[in-house]
Amino acid sequence: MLARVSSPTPLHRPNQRRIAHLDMDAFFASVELLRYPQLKGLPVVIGGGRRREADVFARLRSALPDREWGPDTLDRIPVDFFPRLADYTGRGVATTATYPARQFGVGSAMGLMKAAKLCPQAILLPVDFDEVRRISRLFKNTIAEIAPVMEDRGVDEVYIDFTEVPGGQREGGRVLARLIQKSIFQATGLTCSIGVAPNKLIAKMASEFKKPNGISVVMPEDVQSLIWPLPCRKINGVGPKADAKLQGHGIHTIGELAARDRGWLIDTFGKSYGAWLHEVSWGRDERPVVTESEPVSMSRETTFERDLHAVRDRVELGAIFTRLCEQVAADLQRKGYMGKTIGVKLRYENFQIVTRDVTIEHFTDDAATLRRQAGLCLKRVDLSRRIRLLGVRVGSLRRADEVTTLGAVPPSTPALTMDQLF
DNA sequence: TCTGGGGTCCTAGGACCC
DNA sequence: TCTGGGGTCCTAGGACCC
Repeated sequence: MLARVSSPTPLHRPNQRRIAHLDMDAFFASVELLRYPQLKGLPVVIGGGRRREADVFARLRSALPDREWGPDTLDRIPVDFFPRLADYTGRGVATTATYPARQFGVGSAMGLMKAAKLCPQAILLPVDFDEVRRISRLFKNTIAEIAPVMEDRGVDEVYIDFTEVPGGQREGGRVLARLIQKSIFQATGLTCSIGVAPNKLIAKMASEFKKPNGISVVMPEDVQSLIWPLPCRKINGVGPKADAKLQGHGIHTIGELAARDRGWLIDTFGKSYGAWLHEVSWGRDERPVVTESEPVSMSRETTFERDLHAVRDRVELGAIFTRLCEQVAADLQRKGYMGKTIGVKLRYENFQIVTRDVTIEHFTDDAATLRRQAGLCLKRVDLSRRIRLLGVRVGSLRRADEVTTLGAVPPSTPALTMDQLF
């Protein structure tokens, strides 16, 4: 005999969505401090571009006699041998500053000449990209072993979905965050800050609450008390322009933003951005943690040591242009992509940016083809003005193994000469 | 004291097709 | 003679992020 089925009683409550945002503390600088622990506690700034690498290396190399020099003796280089911000001349910006340097007001993206005014005695080191990438892989692998649903947001940042991870709900995620923080420290010797919240938006803000080496947990019921007092600029997606416009309307905090009528926001900021502002001000964000994504474009660009002129500096500019095309082609080939939209980017001395691009019939990853098409794009911009930056970009990417099944790349025609270009 | 390099996404107009 | 929409692709610029 069959019993009538009663309404099902769930054995488990569904897990609450718990999303973590993690970022490494002063990452580029911390990577250098692993090698040069004698700099701990001192103001250190990372930046200044690749051109300095050899110089800095030679200077540090001279600190120790040959027989004492080695990977294990770098911590014996006297602090006096390290280059100082005061000695820097050039157009670089700071990539990272250690916390002692931040005390002086030095921050990332700040021009180094300005930083030198604030803290001339700070030590200035170039970025070691290979080492940064190595440590980046190391900390991400460490996380992925514990919590596999992880989204890459750059060398020093990730989102992690705690929701279905065993133990991910305990103390709102704090227990798992502690485990990850400890594991990363064991694997790399570096600290990070973590925010755990109901979604990516809040998690990102929460990871900034306690820095360095902090953990912040925001529960759904705490969103308004913790988020509404913050300035709008703290929202990931509100930049300087939007913030200025908000301020112009007397909106300074996220709470003040939330108090505005949705329709008014849409009328003032546009259909898409206005509606989005309304949603985020109420702490709403349903974006998933995305574990895989395909690149949309690849590019290389360079700022010259001095502004160049298309006619007067034709040879130099041509060589740089060719090199950029070769670099993009090499990047495409190495990563296994081809593209069919090829473009150039120029920044004039007044900082105005112009771009030109063209879409060709076939996908390519060939340097000569890029050089030819980008060269045609260059002919469409004003080359009478002095140029500060030149860039080459390839978009509309497809994986190379998919392209080759669609059809072969046509044979390349001869490239234009420098004289034809400039 | 001017402000790097690598990206993503959005908007908006025009061409072109149905 | 005047007047359609929708959809997609292309191009240029701009905001924003790490």
